[in-house]
Amino acid sequence: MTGNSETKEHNDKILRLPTIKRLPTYLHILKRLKAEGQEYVSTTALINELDFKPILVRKDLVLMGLPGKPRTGYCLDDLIKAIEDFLGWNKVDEAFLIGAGALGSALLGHKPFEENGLKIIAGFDIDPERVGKVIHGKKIFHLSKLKEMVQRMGVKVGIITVPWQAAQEVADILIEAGIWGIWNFSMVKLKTPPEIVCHNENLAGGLAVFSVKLQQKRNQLL
Amino acid sequence: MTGNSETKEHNDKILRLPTIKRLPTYLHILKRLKAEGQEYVSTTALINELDFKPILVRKDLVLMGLPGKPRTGYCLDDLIKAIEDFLGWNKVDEAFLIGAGALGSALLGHKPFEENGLKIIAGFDIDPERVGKVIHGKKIFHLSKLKEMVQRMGVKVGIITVPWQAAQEVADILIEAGIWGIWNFSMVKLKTPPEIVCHNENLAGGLAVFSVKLQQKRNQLL
DNA sequence: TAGATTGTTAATCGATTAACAATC
DNA sequence: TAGATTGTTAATCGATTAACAATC
Repeated sequence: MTGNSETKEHNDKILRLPTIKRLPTYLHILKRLKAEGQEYVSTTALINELDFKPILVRKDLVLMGLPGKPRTGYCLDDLIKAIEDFLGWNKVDEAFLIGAGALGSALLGHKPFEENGLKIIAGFDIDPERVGKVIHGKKIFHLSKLKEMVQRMGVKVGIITVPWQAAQEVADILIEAGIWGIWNFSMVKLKTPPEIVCHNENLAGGLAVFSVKLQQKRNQLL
Repeated sequence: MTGNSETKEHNDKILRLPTIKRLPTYLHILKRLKAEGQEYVSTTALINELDFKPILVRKDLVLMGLPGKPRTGYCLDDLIKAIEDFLGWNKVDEAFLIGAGALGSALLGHKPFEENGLKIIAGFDIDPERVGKVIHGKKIFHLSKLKEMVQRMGVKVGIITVPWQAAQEVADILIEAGIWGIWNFSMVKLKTPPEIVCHNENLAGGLAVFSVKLQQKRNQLL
């Protein structure tokens, strides 16, 4: 009971998406500093490794709700723990990944997921070339087994890396099977009931930004 | 001459990052509609496949600078071309990818890059297990050959997918060799001179957002 | 004409930045 | 004490949304 209300206090804070996206960057630096033997960290120390404005970082850290000491900064261990708790990276979610192509295979072997509480336990595909294989230590099953396995194993998270034509169909299977959350790497907007947590990853957005920057450079040189 | 000034007109428009990130999503739907045989498209038609607000989409499309006809919308072909020009996806940039691990291998085989003007022509690594291999049709060379090959082949783009400890070192080699742009998938901020186009991709940000959403769901159920 | 849609101008909202007080 | 840093409150900036005029 007490545990629950503590958790709630933590999560009642206003979560702003831009802040959440910056937290992993902070966390990475904090862990490096810890490995270097530091005990305390100030925003000024963090900023050395970043290109964010100092006040942005301070505001973000204040949201973590830790007491910082003027002149010394924050206790490094506490800050790391606070960020991990905030992100839920201390709790493990088991996940299935559907679509073992180039992108899917990479995610199957992507260590940061497992290190940060998202444990992919198997993959699914329909290509006979892929079904039965083991990729980065994870077995690939046929899609036809997905529903039954989700239900039997109580898996709550699905990662969709299939071609866009198949994405909605896969989502429907996952939802029918009782999944909680879907991380969608395909290019289509999925139709999902409101109680399902659905996060669309827009990989092409990054390419677009990089392309535009390159083009500006190209035009400068003309 | 005339060609250049045309290009400039195009690029003198204020490029806002949020808009740029949405363009690939529009483009994808537009191409689908074209494949279905449509000739014109209205924002209302686009919105059916999206969860953006109508006015957002209209504003974005207005930035493309095309004349839209009330009641019919935009000419589909013109709109597709305008967005591709805007993104520079009609011009091909050759790229080297450094770091042929799980993520790097996926990017070597990621079709949208090549389809959208970013042609990865080879990979580099230091792991003897990887050097000499061919991954998704692209040969992996030893890192020691990077500088010479960049110079000899005139490659202007580098994609960094090495572990964070090695990222700066790789960036330094690329810059020395005369690269224009770096797309950095590692977790560290690279120190680069201002004339180098450098885009940092924050993959962990997506995981963070998804994790927080999942945690909120978990807390709801408690 | 009526209605759907484009395109523009103004209002709101939210995120970042700045200024400053508090603290060790 | 002086100075570096935290933490808060106010100001600015930019993106989204709303309202409305123009057009076919």
